[in-house]
Amino acid sequence: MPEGHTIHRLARLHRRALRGRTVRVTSPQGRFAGGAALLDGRISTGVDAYGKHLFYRWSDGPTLHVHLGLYGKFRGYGEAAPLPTAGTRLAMATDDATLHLAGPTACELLDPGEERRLRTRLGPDPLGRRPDPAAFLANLARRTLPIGAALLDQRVVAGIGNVYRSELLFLCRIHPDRPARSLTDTEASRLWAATVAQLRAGERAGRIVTVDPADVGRVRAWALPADQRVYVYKRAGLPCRRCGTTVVSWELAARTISACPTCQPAP
DNA sequence: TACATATGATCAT
DNA sequence: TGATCCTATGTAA
Repeated sequence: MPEGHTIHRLARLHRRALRGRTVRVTSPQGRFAGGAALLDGRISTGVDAYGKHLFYRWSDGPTLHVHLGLYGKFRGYGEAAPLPTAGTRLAMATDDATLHLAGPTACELLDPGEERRLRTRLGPDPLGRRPDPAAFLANLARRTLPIGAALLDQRVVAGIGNVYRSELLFLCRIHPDRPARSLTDTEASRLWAATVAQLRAGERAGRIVTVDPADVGRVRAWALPADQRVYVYKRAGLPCRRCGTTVVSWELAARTISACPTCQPAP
């Protein structure tokens, strides 16, 4: 479930598990054997996240960069120590915790220059240490592509994925097809504010929950089944939770986007 | 058992 | 725009 909220949550958990400890690093699958051997036995100095990227730092030696991509998954922390499977690209273990990584898009070592290049091509991170709404507004003002496509472009804003783009535009009553630069400053500012608020809530809950409890008649909305925790994502053909209009979906930026035709007036 | 699908991103064309 | 990387899960058969 890797949008930005998941990545920041993992950074927090992994920091707690690893920082200050000697870490045994292996690659049961073998594809990261060289990197694992280089890191094995070093002391973790911390873990941090930017957008959907994770950075693991060590008392000395290169930084480990992980990007989960569509399939990548971490297992182990806070659960029973997992058995290494054939697909485990990376295993990190202390005396108290074991983390297994499978299926990542990126699991590699970066020198400082490579990390700098990576970070400079990313837009502002709503969950970053110094959130930068002005940069977000400027990035939108410069683009003619639809806002629904712009939100998936990590150079515009780092950390939003396919679920949040549909949900954020619904919450802000903005039609996905509107050109990014057609948003007023007020709309763009509210979109940024909603992004920060929603990703923070998602990080805290450990899952994407965008519905207002009042709209679903349940105070603990996070406890609802997945398809009831959102307004429009994957709800095409079902009634809008706010107005009852049938939710529609279409392809935008090679992914499926959903929207309510009434709550989000077409341009 | 097989298949469709998935919260991502890059590269070639 | 389409192919590709790669793993897990839910549903159909």
